Parts: sequence; structure tokens; C-alpha cells
Amino acid sequence: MYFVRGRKVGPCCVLLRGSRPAERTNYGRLRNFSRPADYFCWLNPIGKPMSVRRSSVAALLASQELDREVLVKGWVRTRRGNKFVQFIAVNDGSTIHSIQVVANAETFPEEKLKAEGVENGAAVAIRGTLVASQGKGQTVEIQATDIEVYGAADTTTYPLQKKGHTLEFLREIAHLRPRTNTFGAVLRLRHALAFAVHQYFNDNGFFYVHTPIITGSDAEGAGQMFRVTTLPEQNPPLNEAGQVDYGQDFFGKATNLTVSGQLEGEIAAMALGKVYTFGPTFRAENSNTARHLAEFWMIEPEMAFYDLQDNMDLAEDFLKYLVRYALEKCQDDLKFLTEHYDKELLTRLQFVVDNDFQRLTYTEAVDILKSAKQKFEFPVDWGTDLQSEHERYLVEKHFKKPVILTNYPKDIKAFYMKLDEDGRTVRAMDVLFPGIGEIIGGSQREENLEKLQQRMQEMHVPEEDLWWYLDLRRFGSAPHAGFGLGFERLVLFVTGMANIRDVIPFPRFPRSAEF
RNA sequence: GCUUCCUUAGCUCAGCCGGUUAGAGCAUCUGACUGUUAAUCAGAGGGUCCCUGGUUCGAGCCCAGGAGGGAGCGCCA
Repeated sequence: MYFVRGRKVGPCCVLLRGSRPAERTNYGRLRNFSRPADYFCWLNPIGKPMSVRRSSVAALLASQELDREVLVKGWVRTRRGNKFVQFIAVNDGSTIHSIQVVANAETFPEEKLKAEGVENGAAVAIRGTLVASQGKGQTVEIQATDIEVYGAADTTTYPLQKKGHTLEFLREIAHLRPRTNTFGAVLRLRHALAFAVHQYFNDNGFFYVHTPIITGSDAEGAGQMFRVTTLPEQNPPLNEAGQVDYGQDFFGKATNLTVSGQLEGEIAAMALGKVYTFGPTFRAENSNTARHLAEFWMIEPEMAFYDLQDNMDLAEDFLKYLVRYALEKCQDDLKFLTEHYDKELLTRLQFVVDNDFQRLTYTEAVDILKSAKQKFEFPVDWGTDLQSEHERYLVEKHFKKPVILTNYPKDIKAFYMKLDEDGRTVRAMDVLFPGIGEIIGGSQREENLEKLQQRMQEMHVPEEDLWWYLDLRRFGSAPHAGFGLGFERLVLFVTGMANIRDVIPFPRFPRSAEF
């Protein structure tokens, strides 16, 4: 039994008179009661309004259950109105959509809302009634009964305005850009794709292995590496030759951040069958493009008993699964990105899901490029690597679909790729996507010890550093294959963003490691 | 690393042939407005013209060097 204004009331629902929050429907229900009342309220044992569980904006917007008390917490996107009614758009990141909060100006006059800081950017908690919206543009809204400001945001200094910002400007305020519609959408998509990666592999019998981030081998030749050391910056110990003596370093040898988990992935594949890695990767190259990062995330499946054909089948099925997953789970975000950044995005994604990738050999591609009417800045010649313009021609002009190129000349590919019978080409495969270029690079691996050793000698890869890698060919060697998928390039493709720095929360690139 | 373009108000950008007090839209602030959708309308405030040096009677504008950013290329995922 509780007491309200000295009166005994029911166990938790009380009827109150006087000025009431704008809960029309609740008021209507109260007319069934015999006593006169203006509104009801659920109270806790100490007479305070009972706590309502917080709902996400996504859940409220999808709710069919109206005329109930709700609690939402989030950040104000806009506030507007007049001396009769105030509108507050609240977004909590659960969806790209904001929920409209309607505040009766009798209870919440504009001056009061301003004074408390209910403005663009503020963090707020709003209690009220979920009702059908009177206005156009949304089906439900919240009639506010209580507004609490957790943290105000000074309108004169808060960098995010109620207007569009350029992506370049937002890059300078990476700590605030997740609060924008665009980055909310990108980050939700990024999450969905990461989750889908694990889902796909788990459903298909792959095991997730953690390959090292600090590595002692500088062997793969995948590019410049970041050095990892605890030696003092000033006057590090020197060896007899006058060079830095890494024998005295933390690991007793020179170490770097990984440029690929592939070689270690092969170890796991030769035991567990089908494995994948999904982790950060570091390249210290001075790459200044919209497709490169110094720190990025790479997915590298590696499969025992797979040949190049199996590898291609997996890559295509995997990519289609990921795109399909995004199309199913992130409709609202993709719709937003299509409308604001890339009008062709949704049709392009659907096209990738619906159509087979074009598969052809490097040699066939060179023939096509040589007979192309288009003039290229760089000439096409068998034996040289294809330029971006050549890849773009094949994907965007000639085939107009994703392309898998295979069997590249051995001299332009890595030492571990399996040599073809002709001895001129290797069983490599690159998956080329429109706008992105190479999204996947992979190969069947050379499992023959002698052939692998010969390739290593030809390409000056030191055998002593990779004794363990060669052991895999000495003991129970088997055909196997794998590939690397640059996660950010996938996100780039699926979101329709133009710059890879806009699909990772905190991009790392030359001269930039802020945040 | 190479090529090229850019840097003017909080943001996005104009700024003529080198010439008086550097402008607009949005944002901000003030006021008006009975349900708005990046609300609308009226008014106000707001500038190290990226930095350094030079040419000139005079530089936002021309020249040199530096810094930062974009796009393209290379390296690759």
C-alpha cells in the first residue's frame, strides 16, 4: 500500500490530478475509473515514479506497442519548435534513424530547454509516452514527461552542426564523427561484416586461429615493416660491426609488426584442415592513396587439400555471402549511403550477389587488353604486372562484373605460390572489384619442398629464417591454398565510401596517428 | 616516393587586372512563429585571408621556401 498526497492508493498504479503530461490516450483509459483523475503513474515503494527499462531507439521505432511509458537515452540531433511545442530528435546509435520527442511547451518552454542544454549534441535521458505521431515523417514519437541532461554540448563550440560536413573535415574530428549519420552507418556496417566473416567460417567448418602480431620473420616480402624494440633510442647497444645489436633486444632478435598471418596460418591449416585469421596487419609503406592504410584488418583463410579452383570457389562464395549479409541486415544504413554518397550502391551490391565472377587467366587478360581500343598510359606486356588502369578496364568496361585473374607470371608474385606445369606461371588469383581494384589476393601454395627451396633461392628469401615453414613441406606436406581479404576494402565496397580512411574508426597512414 | 590541385568566418565556398571598410549560404546569438522534419522568417555578432620571407607606393591576389589537406600514380590488401 502506498501513499500519494496522503491518500492510500493501489499497490503501484496511482491516479493524479493537476497538470499532466500530454498522455492523451492514457487519460482516455482513465475515464473507466470511477474517481476523477487526470493521469496515472506507476510508483515505486518510496513514492517516486517507477523506473522504466531503457529502450533503444531502434526498438521504439519498430514497436507496435503504443501508449506505454518509455525511457530513451541518447544524443540530441536537433531541437526546434515554437512557444507551444518543441521537437527534439534523439539518436542513440542503435539505428540511423532518430526518434522524435515532442515536448509540450507548457511543461518544457523553449527557454527552459535552452537553459538546461537540450541542444544539438547533448546527451539526454527522456521519459515519456510512446504514441502514434501526429506529424508526417515518422510513425511513432515520444510525448515527453521528463527530460534529463547528462551532458550539454556548447552550441557555439560543438564542431558538429545541424548540416552536412565534408568527409575531410570529419577526419579531423574522428573522436566525434561516429555521431554523424554517415559514420554511424559505416560503423554498423563494419560490425555486421566482421560478424558475418566469423559466421560464414564457423558455419563452414573453419577454425579461427590467432597468428602473432609481433613477428620475427621478415621473409614474406610483403612490404616495409614497423620495427618493434625496447632498446634505448639513444645509444643502443652495438655489435662488432657497429650495427644495432638486436641480440640484446627484448626477444633476442629483430622483431616487427606482422604484415600477414599467412605463413603461420599455413601451420594451422596443416593440422586443423580449414582455418582463418582475422586480425590487424601493419605495413610501413609510404602509401598515399584512398585504398591503403598503415594499420588495417585482414582476413586470411588457409585450407589443406584445396587447389586453386577450390580457392576461387571459396573466395567468390565468401564475398557473396558477406554482401548478401549486409543487404539483409543493414537495409536502412545502405539506403542512407545510397541516397547520400553513391546512387548506384544498392544495385551494384545486388549485382555482385546475383552474378558469377568472371574468371580468366592473366595471359587471357593481357590479350584482351592488347586488343582493347582504349589507350592506356602504360603499355600492356606479358610478364609485367597489370596497372590500376588495366584492372579497371577489365572490371568496369570489358566485363562489367567482378573478375578473378589467375596464373600470373611467377616473377611478379610471391615465392610461396605453386608453380604451374609450364614453369612460367604460378597458381595465383586476384579478385578485382569495381572501384576497389584488388580486394583479394591468394594462391595455391607450393607444397613441394625442392621447388619451394628453388623459388626461395631465386627470390633471395633466406631459408634459415623460414626453417619451420619448410618443415611443413618435409613432414606430411599436402596441397593447400588460401587468400587474403583486406577487410577495409570490403567495407569500402559495401558502404560505397570513396576513401579507405572513412571506413575505419581511427585511420593510420603516413604522418597521421591522431586519436 | 612521384604528379597535380587546394588552404579566405565554426562549416562550405566567392573574391574581377594587384587598389578604399574582404563577401555569401549554412551554423551561432537575439526576436517572431500553434506539429516541426537539416523547420521557416527578420536582425546581429563573427576574419592571424595556413606560416615565413620577398617584389611593389600598395599583396587575400604576384614570387620563393615551409606546413597541412584532396585527387591520381607507384607499392599492395
